[in-house]
Amino acid sequence: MVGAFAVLGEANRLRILEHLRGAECSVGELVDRLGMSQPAVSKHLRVLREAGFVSSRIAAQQRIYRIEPEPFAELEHWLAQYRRLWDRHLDALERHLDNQE
Amino acid sequence: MVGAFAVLGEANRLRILEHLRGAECSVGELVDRLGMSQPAVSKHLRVLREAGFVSSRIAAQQRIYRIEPEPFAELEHWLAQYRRLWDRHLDALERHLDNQE
DNA sequence: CAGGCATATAACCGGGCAGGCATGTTAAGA
DNA sequence: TCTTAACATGCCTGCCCGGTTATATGCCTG
Repeated sequence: MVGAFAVLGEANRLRILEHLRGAECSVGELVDRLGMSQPAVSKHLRVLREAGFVSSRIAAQQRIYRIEPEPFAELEHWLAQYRRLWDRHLDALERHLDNQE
Repeated sequence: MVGAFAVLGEANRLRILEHLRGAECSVGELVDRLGMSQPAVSKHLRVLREAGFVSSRIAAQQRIYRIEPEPFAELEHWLAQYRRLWDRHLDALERHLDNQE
């Protein structure tokens, strides 16, 4: 679990995921849109791939990357353990707002 | 956002959060239960506090730490942007299982 | 007010990670 | 087959971050 967070704890990797969220994408497209060097992009993609966040498919000379859902589901599961906390928080907020009316 | 992930991308900080998930806790208790040095615990608590994950209250010579819900709510919100992905994934899984019956 | 807890902070050190540059690898096209 | 395109990988470097040790700060008790 900590590994997943460590992978996401890097700005450029988050940007890559956001770009892949809309549609799958080749490495070159990511290089152009993110304005970073190709080796840097490839390295981040490797990290994301080994953590399961993305997978790649070969199309001619290109590698098309896309998001894989499993790690996000695991994040969701981890977060669920803490959900009661902010549920209570929202409840308290609601009561506060209700009282103000 | 990336900051929150960076904060969670550290094993001992996750362990601290898990301990605080059950009940609020003093620094000394965390030191005992996690088996790490007191300065290390204090540093991690500082990082968690500055990121909003925990807050502290003074009780005599002790500082009692507890979890704050906001950052978790933000995580939830961030994750929601990707939820459609694994919703589709779960749908596909269901269809797969249905077909197997 | 002196002394002892509980905790924070400072200074330092070592490992790991992100970035850049150079090069390897595979596939398409002439 | 030679070249070029698209991408991966190795090596090096600088920086950040976590840990330890030592010290400061604040509070309670006698």
